[in-house]
Amino acid sequence: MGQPPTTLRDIAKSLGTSIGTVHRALHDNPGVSPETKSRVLQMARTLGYRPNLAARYLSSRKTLRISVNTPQGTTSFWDEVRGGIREEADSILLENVEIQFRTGSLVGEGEEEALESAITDKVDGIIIFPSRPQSLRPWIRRASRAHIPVVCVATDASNSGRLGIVAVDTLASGSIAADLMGRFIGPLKKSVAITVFDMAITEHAEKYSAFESTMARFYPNLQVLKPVEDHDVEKEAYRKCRKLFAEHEDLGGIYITTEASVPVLQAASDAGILDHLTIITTDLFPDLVSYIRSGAVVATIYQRPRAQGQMALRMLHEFLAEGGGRRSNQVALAPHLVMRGNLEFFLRRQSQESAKDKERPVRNASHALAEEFG
Amino acid sequence: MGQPPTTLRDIAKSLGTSIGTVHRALHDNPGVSPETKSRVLQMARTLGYRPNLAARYLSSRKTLRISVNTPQGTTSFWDEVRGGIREEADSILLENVEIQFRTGSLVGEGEEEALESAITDKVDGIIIFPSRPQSLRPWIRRASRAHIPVVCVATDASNSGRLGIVAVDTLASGSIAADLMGRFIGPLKKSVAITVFDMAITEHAEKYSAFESTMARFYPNLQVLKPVEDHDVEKEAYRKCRKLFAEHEDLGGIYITTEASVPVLQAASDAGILDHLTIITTDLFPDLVSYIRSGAVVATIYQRPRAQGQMALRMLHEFLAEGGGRRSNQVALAPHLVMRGNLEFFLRRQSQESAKDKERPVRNASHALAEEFG
DNA sequence: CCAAGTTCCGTTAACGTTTACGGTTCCGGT
DNA sequence: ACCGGAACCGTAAACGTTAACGGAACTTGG
Repeated sequence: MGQPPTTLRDIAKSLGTSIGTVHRALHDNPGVSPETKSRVLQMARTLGYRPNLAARYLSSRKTLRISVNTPQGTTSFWDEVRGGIREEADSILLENVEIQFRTGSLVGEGEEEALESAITDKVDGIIIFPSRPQSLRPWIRRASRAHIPVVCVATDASNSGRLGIVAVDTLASGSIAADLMGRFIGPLKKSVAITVFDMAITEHAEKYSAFESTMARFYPNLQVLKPVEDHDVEKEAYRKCRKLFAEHEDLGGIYITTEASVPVLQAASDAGILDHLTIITTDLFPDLVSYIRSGAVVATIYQRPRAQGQMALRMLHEFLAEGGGRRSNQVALAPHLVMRGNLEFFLRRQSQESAKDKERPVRNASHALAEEFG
Repeated sequence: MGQPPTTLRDIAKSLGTSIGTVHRALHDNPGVSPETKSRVLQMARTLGYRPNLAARYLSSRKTLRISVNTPQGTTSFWDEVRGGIREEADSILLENVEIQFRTGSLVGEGEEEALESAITDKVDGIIIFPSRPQSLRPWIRRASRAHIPVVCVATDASNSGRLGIVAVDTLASGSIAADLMGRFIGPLKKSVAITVFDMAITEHAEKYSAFESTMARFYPNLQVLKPVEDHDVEKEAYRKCRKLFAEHEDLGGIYITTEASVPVLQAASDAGILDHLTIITTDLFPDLVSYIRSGAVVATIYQRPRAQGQMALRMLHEFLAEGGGRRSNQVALAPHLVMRGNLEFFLRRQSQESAKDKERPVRNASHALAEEFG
């Protein structure tokens, strides 16, 4: 039920050459003539050669160095992403992964420098949050040319040569938010709002579009206003929302897709409409808990940062280990829905996981780099 | 930044003995005196020895044989569980896992025989759905005594010596169902119903309890009736629900936790109250789709069978590979919520995944056993 | 025509573990 | 005293890959 897998020796023998030559050919190392090389490649293909990773690791003993370039952020989102990455790194059987965290203190600040540092440091792979895809794109492209695979988390940098992307499905997020809000508000004729980081970011535009189209399709009584862009700046969010609330007296609900949800809630509270609004937020962090408990926030769309981190590292490691990777490089996670009812479940889980993060042994010598970026 | 890991040779040298003795001691193989054994174990501990899995696998080329004992089922649920297991098996770097499917044709039929077969076949690990925990418990205990780890999926067989359990969190499922239903129905005074497989099964009792307590806490206007037990028998479900609908004219909604949701929907339709009921179902399969699209089913709690399969195999493999396993053996997944809005996302994903299952190469020689159980 | 490269290729020693085999002791029975 | 056999232990060959070394053939410059 499956003959023994073909080895380098098999290829060498059936070609009348040596194991060293085969190895050089398969890794296009210098020292092998073009014709032998093609013969080796051909034979490897027909014999269905697949490298034995155990032997490779045992022999070369080199550890994969992976740089994780993410911002500190204003919530625990990125802490959880990093926790997921570390957890996944620990569970890799071959203990050959070393994670280097290049954590920037502010979103968008120092991203390019950190990425450059990773490239010049010749890491084997990079996980990055490209908060400004357009400015990062040339750097990612440069990494790809240096044969350093780059995996994006949370936001895509399309057309940059990046290896893959792990993010929450924007369509699923926006649509369920709309569907829930529509059901909650009921058949009244109202307007509903949405806040986004910036419509220039594909993901945010997609979320808006999904929200809007689902609303139009199932709840024509609700009219979606044009999005509020807050750039995760708390003051901006507060100011724009106060204005919005003042201008639209018929506002029935608001879907907050950004991290800066507390300022929006504060604005609603200050405007005296917190209890009249159906509010759906994004992600789950301590400041939100009391709003959910009290019912002011009816639901929050949890983007599963830990799962995003895990999948990103898995994708990268699989690519590096196999030298190619055969799976899809586009992971779209389904978001979780958190409400009053199941809130405790998620809180318990979060605290368990962050406890595990802290007690984690330093097996993989993953340590924050001395330098801080941003 | 981390000295080289200690090897068998290190232990042997610092003890003035040989590598073979150390190996025998660590695996309590015969041929080593009790005192040397304890000295070796002691030294291994102080040096912090951890076996090099790559070397182990390379040397002893033995493949792990894992038996997957699940029913065929009446929906695609178990197909997806099996798909997740195979997918995870394929993504294991060391390609040393062979999956044996012992699929029973009916739930609960032939489970014991299948488990016995796996044990006498001396597989290295077992993944099982214990539909009737009490009757399976002695068999699981027997497997444990034979040092065969057993992982339960979907339902726990507690106190049986099983290695671990992967299931959807019952509290999160029941609570979110209650919370949603409460919001959807609104402030009217109504009664709500729930169908379960059998209250004797812990998970189902827990789901009911979570549903009931969340409802009582947040929506005191809604009274939860005592559960309908249908044992996944379609006729039973239909009959009992018709009776329920006739007896409770003030019924506002029903939460169907079992696979037999279509008969319940049919009963509601035949009773002419399909449109007046807030219906929440469980899982996602073709027969449900049209009900969700039409809005008759407002939401369904998706138990992520694929993820359950993946996690179960991961847990088992980690245990087998490490010879111990250091992670928690209790995985409680958060269910996904599927509504009209995000339905298409899940359908697309399901079809992608089942397509991948079909085109899967037979790398791991995972084949259905000739014998069929049940 | 020889020294000095260059280009290609074969050989071999690792990597850490498992496993089979051989070699000591030491003991009880003839 | 000798043999048989435990009981304990050391040795060495695998497993498949990598990487360093060395050698052969062939080119070049003096």
